[in-house]
Amino acid sequence: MNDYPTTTFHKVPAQKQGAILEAAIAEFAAYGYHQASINRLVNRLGIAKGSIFQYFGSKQGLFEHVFAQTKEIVSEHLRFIREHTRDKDFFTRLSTILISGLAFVREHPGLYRMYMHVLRDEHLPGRAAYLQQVRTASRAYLAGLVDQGLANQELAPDLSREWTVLFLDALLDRFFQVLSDPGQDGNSQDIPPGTDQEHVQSLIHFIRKGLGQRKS
Amino acid sequence: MNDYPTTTFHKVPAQKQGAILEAAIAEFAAYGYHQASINRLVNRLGIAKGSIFQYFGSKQGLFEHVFAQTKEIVSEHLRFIREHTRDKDFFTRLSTILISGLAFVREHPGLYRMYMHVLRDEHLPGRAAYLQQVRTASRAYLAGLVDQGLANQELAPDLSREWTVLFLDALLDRFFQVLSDPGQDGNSQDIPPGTDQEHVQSLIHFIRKGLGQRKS
DNA sequence: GTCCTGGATGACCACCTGGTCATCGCATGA
DNA sequence: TCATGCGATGACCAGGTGGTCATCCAGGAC
Repeated sequence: MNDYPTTTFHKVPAQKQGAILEAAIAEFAAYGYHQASINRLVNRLGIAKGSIFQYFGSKQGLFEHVFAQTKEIVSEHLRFIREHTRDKDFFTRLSTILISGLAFVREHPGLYRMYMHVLRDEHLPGRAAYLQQVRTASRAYLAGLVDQGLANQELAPDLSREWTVLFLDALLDRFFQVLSDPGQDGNSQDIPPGTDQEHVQSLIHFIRKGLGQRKS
Repeated sequence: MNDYPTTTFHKVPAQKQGAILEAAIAEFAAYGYHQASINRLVNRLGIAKGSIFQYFGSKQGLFEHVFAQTKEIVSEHLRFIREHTRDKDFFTRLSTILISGLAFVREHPGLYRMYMHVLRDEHLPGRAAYLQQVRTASRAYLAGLVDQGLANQELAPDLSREWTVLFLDALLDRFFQVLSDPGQDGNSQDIPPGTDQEHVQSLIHFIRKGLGQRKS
């Protein structure tokens, strides 16, 4: 059933394969699934429209391939971070995640934006499957962190595990969003100046201590 | 220049005006601006396509009218909350905002979803203007809250005002999103059971105290 | 040199979109 | 009873979409 991409596609030069993948990511990232245009894509690439359908069968087939490819990249990055912070404490790990995550979304901005669209576009064909994969990769990741933090008594057990994960997810999500392309995005004017390190410290501090006044 | 809606529209029965507004909100809420279809809208309403253009000139004109109308409803709600909590402390006010905000998004789910689309769709024609209005209504609102909390020394001045507002905005945003239509949304499976009151308490507690272990 | 074949090609298709406008029904006023 | 004109109407338009497929061409086999 799922016989795409065809063998024909695997025979084209790796360079052209890469160019197609890259352009497709850019197209989906810029416009989301529905507004993305195959015509625009092939014009930018300078190849025939028929080729895309020869390779991937349909627009959705193209998207599936692009998604699967990028999932590998992201998974590898997450695995790398996990390996390199396994024995650190909760907030150190979180800090590392933030710093390297920031570098990652800046290095792969299109990829990041494409995932945002998957998360938000409720009319994406086959959305449930994609969503589950993204969730598995990101939220389960946070859940593992939180569990370890609770087990090591680095976190106060005031909150349920689920809320903790949800709040962290919300904060990291927005944090990356705001810092990934500071420019003409809607949320960008009001971030204070400072280095990434300082920004991360602000977020970590908030997560650790909250906003409340502490009696002194 | 901005002569829409036409006088013709103001002459149609209020009931029909209401039906059009309601259906348009539902359409934009369900599909976002670009995927929203005038054909679908007029079929659902049982009126002629020409009428919509007679009244509003264009799709964008229709959207502008819908947005302006709903802005009134939202502004009034915010004003109401502000009046009724003016002399309370920061966390009490925040709690009230959360409880009544929850009721509001459940009472006007379409309206809430439409605003989400405005916030996220970067290809929305005239987006900057809409964005500024939404921001003014929501983020400036939070900024006022935070300023008062800092002035009254209810909040620890560890963080910059900007980060505080941003973090709060991110948390409230996700909180409403997750609790507004618990069901088949992507983020819904993992909310713990409990009443709204309990959920609000969880969020307030997190915002006040953070996650860190407190020495005892 | 002559086949043969895999695959690149782009004209073409049905469908849908936002938008237009000639037509006509109806309510009003004389 | 007729004339007027407002506004509801939907057939129609140009343009864009995802998708198809007859055509053609380059390169290998003999």
